Amino acid sequence: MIKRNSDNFEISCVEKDKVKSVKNKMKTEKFFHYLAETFKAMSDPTRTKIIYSLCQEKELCVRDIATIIGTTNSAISHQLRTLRNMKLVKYNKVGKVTFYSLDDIHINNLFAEGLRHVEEE
Amino acid sequence: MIKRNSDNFEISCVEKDKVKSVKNKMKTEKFFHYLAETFKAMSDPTRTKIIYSLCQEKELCVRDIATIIGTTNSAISHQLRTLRNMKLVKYNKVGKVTFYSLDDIHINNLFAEGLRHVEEE
DNA sequence: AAGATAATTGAACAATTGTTCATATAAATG
DNA sequence: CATTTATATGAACAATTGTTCAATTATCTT
Repeated sequence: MIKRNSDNFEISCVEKDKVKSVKNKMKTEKFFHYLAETFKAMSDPTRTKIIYSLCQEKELCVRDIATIIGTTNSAISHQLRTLRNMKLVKYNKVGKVTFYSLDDIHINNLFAEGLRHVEEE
Repeated sequence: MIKRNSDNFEISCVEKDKVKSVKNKMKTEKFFHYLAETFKAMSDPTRTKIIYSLCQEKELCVRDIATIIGTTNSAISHQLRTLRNMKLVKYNKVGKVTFYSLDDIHINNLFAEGLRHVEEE
């Protein structure tokens, strides 16, 4: 049972002004889900290796990514689909070979900021 | 059975130069794990809400975060532990109340870059 | 057309995750 | 000291995840 006051905030908060202020700036549920999904796309070691590789070389095919990282084509292909779904990478098919690259400069910036954080520890 | 040439690269790659070049710039396994963990810390909607809240108000206690987000203290406390373990937040205990804040300016930058990415779609 | 190659896909599996519930600790108050 | 309040924690649970394996699609070569 949660009691609420006239502003529809729970009575039982410690610093009412802060709570009210932050609540007013709150984004939608959908927004936070999408934001979390974006970070989640970068939250697996195999995927960080793929993104890192594509930061070094603009375009790489599936097999070369697998060779660089040292795992199977299948594992890489599955992960590339995840990255594709989240619009972190795009691809360009030439004959049998599919070349992948980072989708836009924002991805570079976001990833670079993560790199900086880890490197400057 | 993977055959290798004298440079210890798999023979079967499409663009040998690129593969060699990226391999030379490769970071350690540990590095990619830690990088992935950092992004993973931001990869859950509850945690993005917590971080967003702490971007708006420098310091918030557990109960107020729970009130803002609309979930239980316990759920928030568990998630704060995750964020603490990944050094994304720090805390300051005053009597019964624990105030949480973002650990350093890097976290702000990284999170802000994610926000920008999502907002500019 | 047949075979080889590059990539994708689906099913299955163990492993990990986030929440809830109950309980525990720790500090303030009566 | 007993109670209340604020937070933390452990166990348990369903849900999700990442890889492997086998099979499939699509394209090139002969």
